Amino acid sequence: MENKKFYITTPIYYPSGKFHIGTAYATTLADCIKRYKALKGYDTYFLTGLDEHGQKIQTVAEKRGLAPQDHVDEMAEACQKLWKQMDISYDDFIRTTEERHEKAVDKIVEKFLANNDIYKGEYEGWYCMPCENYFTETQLMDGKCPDCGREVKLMKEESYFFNMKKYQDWLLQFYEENPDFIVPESRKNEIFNNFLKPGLEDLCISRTTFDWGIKMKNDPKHVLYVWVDALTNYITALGYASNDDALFQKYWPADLHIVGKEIIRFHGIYWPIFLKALGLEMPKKIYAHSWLVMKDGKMSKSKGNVIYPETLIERYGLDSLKYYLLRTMQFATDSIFTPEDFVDRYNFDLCNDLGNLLNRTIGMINKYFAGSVPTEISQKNAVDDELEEFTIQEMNEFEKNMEQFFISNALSNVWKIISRTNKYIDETAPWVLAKEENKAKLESCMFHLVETLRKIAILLKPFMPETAEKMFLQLGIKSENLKTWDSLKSYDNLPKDIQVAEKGEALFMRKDRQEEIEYIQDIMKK
RNA sequence: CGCGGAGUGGAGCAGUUGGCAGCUCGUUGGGCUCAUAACCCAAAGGUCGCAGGUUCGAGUCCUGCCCCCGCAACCA
Repeated sequence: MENKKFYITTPIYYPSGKFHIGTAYATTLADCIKRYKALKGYDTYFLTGLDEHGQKIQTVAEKRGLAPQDHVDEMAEACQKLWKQMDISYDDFIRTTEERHEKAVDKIVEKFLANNDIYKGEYEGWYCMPCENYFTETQLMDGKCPDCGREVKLMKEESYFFNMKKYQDWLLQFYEENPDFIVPESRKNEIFNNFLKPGLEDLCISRTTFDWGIKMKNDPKHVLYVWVDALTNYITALGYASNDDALFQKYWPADLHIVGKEIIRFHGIYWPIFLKALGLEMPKKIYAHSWLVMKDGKMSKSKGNVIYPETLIERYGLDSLKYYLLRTMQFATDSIFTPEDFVDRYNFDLCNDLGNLLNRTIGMINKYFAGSVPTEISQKNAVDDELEEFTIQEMNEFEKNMEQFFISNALSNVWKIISRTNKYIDETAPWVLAKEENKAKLESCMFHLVETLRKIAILLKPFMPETAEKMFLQLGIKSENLKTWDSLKSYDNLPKDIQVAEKGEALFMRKDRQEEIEYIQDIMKK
């Protein structure tokens, strides 16, 4: 039987500068959801990549004294290196400067032209000569260029437009029939009320003022401007409009587009309309994630409050960063990064709760059973039942939360199990059982600890793959069958010969709070 | 009257369909010793921004106001 498929994408990021922790979050989020679906047996496909064209790239490259292509090549390499360092399990990495993309975009534009979706018109806007950039009335700062503060001129230029109006009624209807197309709902309301309801304006899709982009074949002095080029990556990467569209046939429509809240408009309006114009199926869902911001607002170099993922990974390990991001970020609202919060999460959640639980368990099994996990339980007690029931209940909640992408809440379900297990150790007081030589109870206790930790490790796989593996290793769990989603259901499938690690190794080492806070504050300034 | 959010114990946040205000950290007191000075228990601490209203009952619904943030069409 064929497994159900799950196609998930991140935005293609704009490589005008180094990627900060926000970009890492979006990608980690997508990776986590992909791994969760894979754990549940889906046939997954995960796409990420770069949006490499446009005015700004051209400008940045010039400033660096590089050709645009050399600049983006460098950025693409750095980006892939970062995702590798972060163990991001993407299946494909699309770059909009790749031939496979450009060729497919040509075909797409041809179709738009043939279908009369595109027409030639005039774009009018406020133009800043030094910045070589257009701005809308509302973007101007005191009537001047928002970037450099100089005078702007009202200018017109020949442009191609996409006829959005034509599809407006269809899109309204689509939203009525698919109210959950965009989550969270607040983000849907934002674009629905502001753009769709008042009536769409046609979209300018080409420029003649710069040339770092895909040239329009029918009129080569025009290059495509942003959205037709960028949004279509989700299908061109699958081979749409190419000689081999097997992946497209298999995986389209996308099951989930992860996007930042700042680009939801483009994904919620233009993208469905492009697809409709091409006669293609709509994606199933778009999740507009919120932002990780700083105490004094958005991250920016001028404020000196930027965090780069590499610096945190080097000091705290990859999984600490992943855990922090996935735990802290809320479904629908922005979250604030503070060094205090990061260090506290690290010390309390990872070291004290999780790491220590594993460590004390391994220690006791070595001490009381020479490392061999008791699996033949002769006596099950009320406390054991309570732990089992609690774990099952939280696993159910976990699943509910994950299905709605309430990632942070799902993690909190796992931590409830961890806390409950720590409490269970106190309730059973194995050191007393050992003194009393109450072997039956002691066996049951050790078994339940290992079994619960095994389940915790499985649940953590999508969030912290490395840590989950370390846990399995220390617990002596080798068989892949004991690491599956299905194996969560049963409580009696541990084989007899399980031997835990002779010496438990700390998953996360506790660190000095003040020292670490200062360290992070320091790297923010750099 | 542009649109969408947020305002909950010292801090950061949960509170999906209205039903005795929760969580983590911090504080205070206690317990335990298997463990990474970790773990467990208990207590103190909130008129849920303000003012009205609906209801047997509202943090949760309605109205007005205050304050904060984001978006406002081609900027990823």
